[in-house]
Amino acid sequence: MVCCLIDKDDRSADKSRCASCSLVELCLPSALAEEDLLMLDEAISKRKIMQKADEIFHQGNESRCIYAVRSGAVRTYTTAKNGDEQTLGFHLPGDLLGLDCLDNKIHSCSGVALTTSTICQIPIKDLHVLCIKMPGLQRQLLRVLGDEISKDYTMLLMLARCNADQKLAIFFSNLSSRFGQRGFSTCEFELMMSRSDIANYLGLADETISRLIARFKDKKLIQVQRKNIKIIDEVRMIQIAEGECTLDQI
Amino acid sequence: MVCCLIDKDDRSADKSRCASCSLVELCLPSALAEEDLLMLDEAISKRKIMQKADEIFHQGNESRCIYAVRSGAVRTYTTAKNGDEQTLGFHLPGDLLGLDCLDNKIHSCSGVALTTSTICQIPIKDLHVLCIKMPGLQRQLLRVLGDEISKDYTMLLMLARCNADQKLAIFFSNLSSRFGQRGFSTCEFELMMSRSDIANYLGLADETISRLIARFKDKKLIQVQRKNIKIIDEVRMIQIAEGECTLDQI
DNA sequence: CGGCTGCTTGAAATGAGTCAACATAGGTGG
DNA sequence: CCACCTATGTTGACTCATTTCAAGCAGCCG
Repeated sequence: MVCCLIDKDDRSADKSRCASCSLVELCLPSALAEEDLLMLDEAISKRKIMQKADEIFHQGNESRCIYAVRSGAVRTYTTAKNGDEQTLGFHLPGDLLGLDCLDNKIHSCSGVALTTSTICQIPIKDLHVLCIKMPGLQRQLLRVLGDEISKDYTMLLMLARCNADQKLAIFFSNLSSRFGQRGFSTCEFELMMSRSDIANYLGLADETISRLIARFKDKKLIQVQRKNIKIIDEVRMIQIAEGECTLDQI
Repeated sequence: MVCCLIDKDDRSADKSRCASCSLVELCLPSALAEEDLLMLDEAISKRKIMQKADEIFHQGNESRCIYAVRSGAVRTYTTAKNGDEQTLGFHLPGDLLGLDCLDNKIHSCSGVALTTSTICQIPIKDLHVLCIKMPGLQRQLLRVLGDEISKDYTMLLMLARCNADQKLAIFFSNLSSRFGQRGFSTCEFELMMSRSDIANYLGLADETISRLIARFKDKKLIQVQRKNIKIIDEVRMIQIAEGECTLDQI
């Protein structure tokens, strides 16, 4: 099945299609040969079940595949020379991973499973061959890469300009909307990562996350039961995220 | 001339080739038709001279072109809903801009000339057509996009994990090596941006940059004459950048 | 020459980090 | 099945890096 290669956060896509097939749809206008479609299908069908904490790909290793999350969740991170780690993202079903190394280079980040996950492996050389035959696939690839870059820009802005309150509110809002895009509840969900992962991702200390979550709870923005989060004041949450009001104003 | 489309920071490229033609070289193996080469040449030959503070492209506008800096320097930045701006990068001759929107979408950042600059405009639709004819070009494009993503990851790590000293040291080191790649001196150069631009880029306050530059001068890491910077202790600079020692240890 | 903009410097304020102690949950083994 | 052990998360007190506010300075342009 080709359905794991979707475009995440697809702003223009019909939401109801959910985690499926937009890549294939884009390819259709170019009148794919039957054999090509089979090839795409074949390329995407290689799956692997990973357990929690299993490494999917490793920074510095030669890259032969890109990956798509089919089920479960994945954390990606870069490691600096001095050993510092920075979490780059949390990836849900439908997300593509390892896009930084499409030209047979080297992974510039690592990916690790946060829970038991199914991962599709897509050999880069197959992808190159297919792109030549299928201009639609090539364009979709450029689009996904462009989206990744835009998302990184948003992250840079958040890390550089937002205070801790805003960062956590942005984090919850994003996660909520991404669950929504996948057909899950936007107001109640399970965090698949540790507090420590969140802290690292947002460029904050672990303790700060604990305190902030407590604060959000006090202010009745969320209910918390360990990893279970229930957003009870989405409007305020977004206001905080966008800096329109502060936590102590509430 | 095709020479403005190079790959910046090309780790594997022969440094002496400097700001030229690697894109074309990559295309050659695919036995380009004469007309295709002319088309590439044509696509890249549209130039525009921009004055200081002129806007090259604007966030939110529909994207029809990507851009290459031919001479001068460009600053790119994103603007948040609340008006906050985040500088994403400073671009030197040979750098490509606007890569986030290769699939005829919308610019997710803006670009503005820091000095009088020559900018090549490359229509995206021409690029798509060329990519289909020239697999080498397509791969080079993916490569450049991958490099951009990797670079963004490094920025995220820097913003989230480094203290102010490290950030400035990293900034100087990077700028220095990028000047070097273009055949200029690595140890003496003119800053093309204001202190305020640097501060914004590094996620710091303007005053912090002033103080840090003064501090770097005191510690005899650099000499400063307004915008002229002379790095006099490159070794220490890199040590600071990588967190191997701190400023007050010097 | 005056005024403007960009830069520098000092003093005080503060948001987030650090350190340390404690709590809880989940897993493990007796 | 319970008791312990380790992971992970929470809370408080204190520290400190960086920001903020405010004033002054220098180069530059008309």
